[in-house]
Amino acid sequence: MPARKAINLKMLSESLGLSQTTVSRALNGFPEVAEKTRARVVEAAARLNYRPSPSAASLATGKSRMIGHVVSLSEHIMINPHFADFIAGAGEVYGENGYDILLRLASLEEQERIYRDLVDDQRVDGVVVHGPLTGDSRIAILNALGLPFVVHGRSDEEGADYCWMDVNNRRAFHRATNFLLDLGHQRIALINGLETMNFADRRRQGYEAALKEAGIAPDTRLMHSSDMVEPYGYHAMRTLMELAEPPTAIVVASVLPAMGVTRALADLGLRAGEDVSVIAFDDCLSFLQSGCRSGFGGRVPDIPYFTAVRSSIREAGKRVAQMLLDRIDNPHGPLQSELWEADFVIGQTTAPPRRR
Amino acid sequence: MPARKAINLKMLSESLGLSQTTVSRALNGFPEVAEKTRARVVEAAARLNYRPSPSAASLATGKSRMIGHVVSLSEHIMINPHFADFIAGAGEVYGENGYDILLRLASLEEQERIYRDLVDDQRVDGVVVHGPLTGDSRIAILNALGLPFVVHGRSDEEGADYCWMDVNNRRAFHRATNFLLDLGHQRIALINGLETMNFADRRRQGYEAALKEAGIAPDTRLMHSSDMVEPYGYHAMRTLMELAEPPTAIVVASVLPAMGVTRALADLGLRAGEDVSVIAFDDCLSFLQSGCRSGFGGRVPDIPYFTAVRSSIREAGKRVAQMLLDRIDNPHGPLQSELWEADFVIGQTTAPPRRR
DNA sequence: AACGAAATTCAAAGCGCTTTGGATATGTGC
DNA sequence: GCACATATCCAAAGCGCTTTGAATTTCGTT
Repeated sequence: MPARKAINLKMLSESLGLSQTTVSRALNGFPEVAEKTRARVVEAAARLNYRPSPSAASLATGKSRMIGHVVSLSEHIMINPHFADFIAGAGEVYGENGYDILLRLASLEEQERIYRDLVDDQRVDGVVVHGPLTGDSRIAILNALGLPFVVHGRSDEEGADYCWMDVNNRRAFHRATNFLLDLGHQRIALINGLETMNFADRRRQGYEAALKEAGIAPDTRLMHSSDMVEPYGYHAMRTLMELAEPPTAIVVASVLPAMGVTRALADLGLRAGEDVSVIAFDDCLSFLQSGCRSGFGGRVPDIPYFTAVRSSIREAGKRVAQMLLDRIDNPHGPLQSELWEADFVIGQTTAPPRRR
Repeated sequence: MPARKAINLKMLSESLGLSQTTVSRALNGFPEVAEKTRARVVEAAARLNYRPSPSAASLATGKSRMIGHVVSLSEHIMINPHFADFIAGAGEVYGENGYDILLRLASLEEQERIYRDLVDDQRVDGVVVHGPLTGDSRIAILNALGLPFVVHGRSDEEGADYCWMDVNNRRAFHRATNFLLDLGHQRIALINGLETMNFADRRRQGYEAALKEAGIAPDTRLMHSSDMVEPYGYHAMRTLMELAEPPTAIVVASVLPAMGVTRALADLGLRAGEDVSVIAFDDCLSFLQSGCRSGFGGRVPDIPYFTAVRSSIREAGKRVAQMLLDRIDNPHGPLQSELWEADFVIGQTTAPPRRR
């Protein structure tokens, strides 16, 4: 076991017969230190298990090597599994680069103050914005504060003055809807996320556009919008099936409500993919493993259950993290943005409409 | 809008005509400062929006006002929704007490080194241990390091030398199994979590004890153990139903695999609560809202879907956080521990066995 | 051999807070 | 009115790092 008691710069430099300046520069890769001495310093630092104190470094430089994730914790939306998977991806990248996550829970209203405090306190070197609304006020605030940030998703239509990474939600839902139309469905319902969220808004646009292109007028009775939890899917589906003319196909914003949909159908003695077609947006949530290898004894289901538009939120977390670190390294570079296309995978929950 | 540019102790004390010492003490509630001056100081601090620099304070005191959560990120177990809900509860308590969460992802093998580094770096004032194994090595390490910590769950049988908060998993599964026995079931399967995890081990003990008390020998063909994800429940259930004598009832370690169970049954044209009884352990995961009010238009389902043993993991997060903060305030006080009993709720998935 | 440039190294001044050991003002008992 | 205790307040020394400005070496040139 290496030496236990913590060692500091002073001790290390004394043991080397060098000044603190030189040792500090040697470790931080400054050019003005001879390679020979640098090697000596690095070796000694490793041998003595020297670790610079983060708070001292932070005090001296103003950098904290922390990334802030402030997630809203309102009555409805708890910290949710989508977020958990996102952070799993992001955390991986942070770890590889010596950054840590500072996690703070707060209602949306508090977030403005929190961002201010985070920069005043120099607690974080950057933040990622989760769940952007259409016209989200956080973006202007962060720009005004000059804190590096990346938005997971988008807030505005055009001329964005911020970094973002998003999935092409509009096209994904357009495509899903088209697929159902091609199968012959005419009454297609939408069980969407909360449409104050920008991503849900775009999804709806894609859905409506596809319908209109097929000459079908969107019917508000077929459209629901709420937090993407399982019981929402259940109740929305029950409601839809009570209509005089129930839908023959449904597009659902997440596998979570999609499971509720399945359960509702089962309660009615119906089956997804036989009586009603279902397409879900699949974020590749790890605990559902819908897209990935199943952990169960090597038995890999080749055909996924849900027909889905799919994009891994975990991969998105990785990419957003990388973009943020890039921006922190180069805060005045051009604003990056990235738009990913979702995959389309055919599962067991879609079929032509039942003949009546 | 209050003054923008950050203000520091020196400026604040000068503007008050007091020394930094006095101002610092006034703000930190030391007794040797006159009430009158304290009031002045507090007022000025608020007015000028003074916020002490965390890194400076941390450097001076060695305290960081951060709580470490290091969660394992192995191939199998991703950061999971159980963790997300736990952290939602804990984060609430931290926030109320001016603490922040430091989140770090790491494999179990790395965790020993990480704990060392965290104390060497003085990055956190305490940590919570997630997912304790039976005989978990992390506990001895943390004790040796002298870092305050609380275990969510337990690691050992008796004579624990650490703080913990756990649910009575053994009794919960004993009770669930008994309930099924009382309904007349004889072949009862167990779809358990990973039994290297201590909680899963205890659950199995409860299950087996109940069977034995009823004079039934546990049958390993009826017992599965793996990560608690949806497809696991699905495949385990399919496997069980292929047995010559399939079970008539199942106890499942989480609602996630329980949903997989339901889906498997549906595939077989069977229904939970009619053809096969299912009891799940319900952690009150927020995105399932199985126990809570449904957010869907006020339509509150009074009868939950799954019959379940239930204990809110979010509440557990709150409690563990509070226990940890208490311990940080009083590191040498007696070791606290707490054992919660799970609720038992009857839903729609249990019934007497089908007569054949 | 001497000189200016380039390459290294260093002493010391912060960064913004807490805390020790005094100093000063206030109050007490006789 | 004086010695002493008590209540307030303060100057200065860290905490461990980075960074400025200067000092010292080293080296190629003429």
